[in-house]
Amino acid sequence: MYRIDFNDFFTSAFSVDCILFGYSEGEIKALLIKRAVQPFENLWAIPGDLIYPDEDLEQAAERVLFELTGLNNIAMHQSQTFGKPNRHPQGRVITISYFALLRIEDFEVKASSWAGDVQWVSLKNMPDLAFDHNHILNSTFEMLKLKLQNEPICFDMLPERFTLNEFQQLYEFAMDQAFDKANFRKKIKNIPLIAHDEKQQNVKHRPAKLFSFDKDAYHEIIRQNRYTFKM
Amino acid sequence: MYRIDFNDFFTSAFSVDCILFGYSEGEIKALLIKRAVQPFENLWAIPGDLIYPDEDLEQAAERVLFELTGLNNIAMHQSQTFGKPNRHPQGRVITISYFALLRIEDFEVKASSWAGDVQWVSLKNMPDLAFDHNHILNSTFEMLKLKLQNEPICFDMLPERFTLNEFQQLYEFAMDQAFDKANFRKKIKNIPLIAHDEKQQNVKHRPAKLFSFDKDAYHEIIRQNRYTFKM
DNA sequence: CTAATTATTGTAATTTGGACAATAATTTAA
DNA sequence: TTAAATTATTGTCCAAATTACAATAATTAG
Repeated sequence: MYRIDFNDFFTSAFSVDCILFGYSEGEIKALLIKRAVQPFENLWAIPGDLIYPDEDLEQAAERVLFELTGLNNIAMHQSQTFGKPNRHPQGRVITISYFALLRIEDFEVKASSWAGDVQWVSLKNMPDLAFDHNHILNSTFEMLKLKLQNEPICFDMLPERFTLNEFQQLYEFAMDQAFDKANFRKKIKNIPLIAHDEKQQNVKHRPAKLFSFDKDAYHEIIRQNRYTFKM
Repeated sequence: MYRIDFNDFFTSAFSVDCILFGYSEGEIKALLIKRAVQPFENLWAIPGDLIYPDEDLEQAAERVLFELTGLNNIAMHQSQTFGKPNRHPQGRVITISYFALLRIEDFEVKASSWAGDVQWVSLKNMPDLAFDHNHILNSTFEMLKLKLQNEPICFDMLPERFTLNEFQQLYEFAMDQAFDKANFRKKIKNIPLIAHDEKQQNVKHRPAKLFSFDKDAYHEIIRQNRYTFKM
């Protein structure tokens, strides 16, 4: 067994990778940047960068995301940490991945710093990414799918007002499985929704009613420990 | 915003913390070591240490666990990463926590390297630990509880042969909630168990039948995608 | 042999889940 | 103006799961 000096341990770096999930046109998408720097120049990648030596992880995630995409003040949740010794060609870099869900249409993204481009890319149509980013993205999407089955977080991706079909289609995309409409509606009857008078516009058939998620009622249910939803 | 040289990023270290969960005397316990070194000398801690600069994370977790406790070849699963800038008094150390479940009675633990003592400590009776280890342990236990509700991993903690009551009591401890005996048995009827002729010994009442988990049948169910168990 | 104790199984009412049918509201084309 | 087309919404029936609780079984201690 080899021994190294205590200080030799302090020769590594950390990065954060920030996975933003959104939903539009019936597909769950991730926000990617095009790298304008080496290594992996011109390849698409999850927005991420090195963490400053005195910076908190969550803060780093928010800062890096802002610098690369202009997205501000997005609270992110940790997913997993990836640390194969050679995953970064320029040294030992362990990366901690974070993710958040947001409404694509509510934010404007803008490539800056060393990001040459930013784009929402469907998970069904993912190119080869820089580093081990395909692995990180897939692994984080698996985690998201699990969460979607136990928590009503899909509303962070859906528009503020949505039809029950849009809601259902999001789950069908995520779980890669079709649901019966009537039964889906029974299954979600414990999720507090507000039914609006407003209806879907510009469709060539009976328009669906619009709903929104009742955050207040939901938090009250949580507070009372009465939450039971399972997809 | 400040700028630092690229090389200044490579001044951090990372560690693994290895959380071993086991079950005995009706309680879920974690394996702790008593630190025989500074910092936090003489405090109890999760077994953990710095990762070599060229070492894989999983490998490091197994190595560190072996060096401190003598436990060999324990496959561990990643839980979370903790990186508050001042969590370690001697420099920037981000720690990646791993966990595994095992049968306490099947392994002999032995303090070595800089561990002065090793002991199984009930989660109901946890002292103040070194570093942010109370936080890490609680957070990982929350993750374990979630997993227990979706996967039959409790059998990694139960003795090879167990009574249905022992099985139920493990869940009652984890979820801090009592279950009806008859209904618990209905709930687990999808988990493949082998019923043995053997019975509980040395009890002052009707002895319970012993069961064991049918791993082969379980893997066949998984293979066929027919797994449905939810606690 | 009987009481005490816990294990195991059963029952009945209720709730949930899944397949499918019926009805409602809107647009489009004739 | 009206019928056809399309999708939204609600209802029904039956099977399966859940719940609370009761009944029966096997063992030990006296």
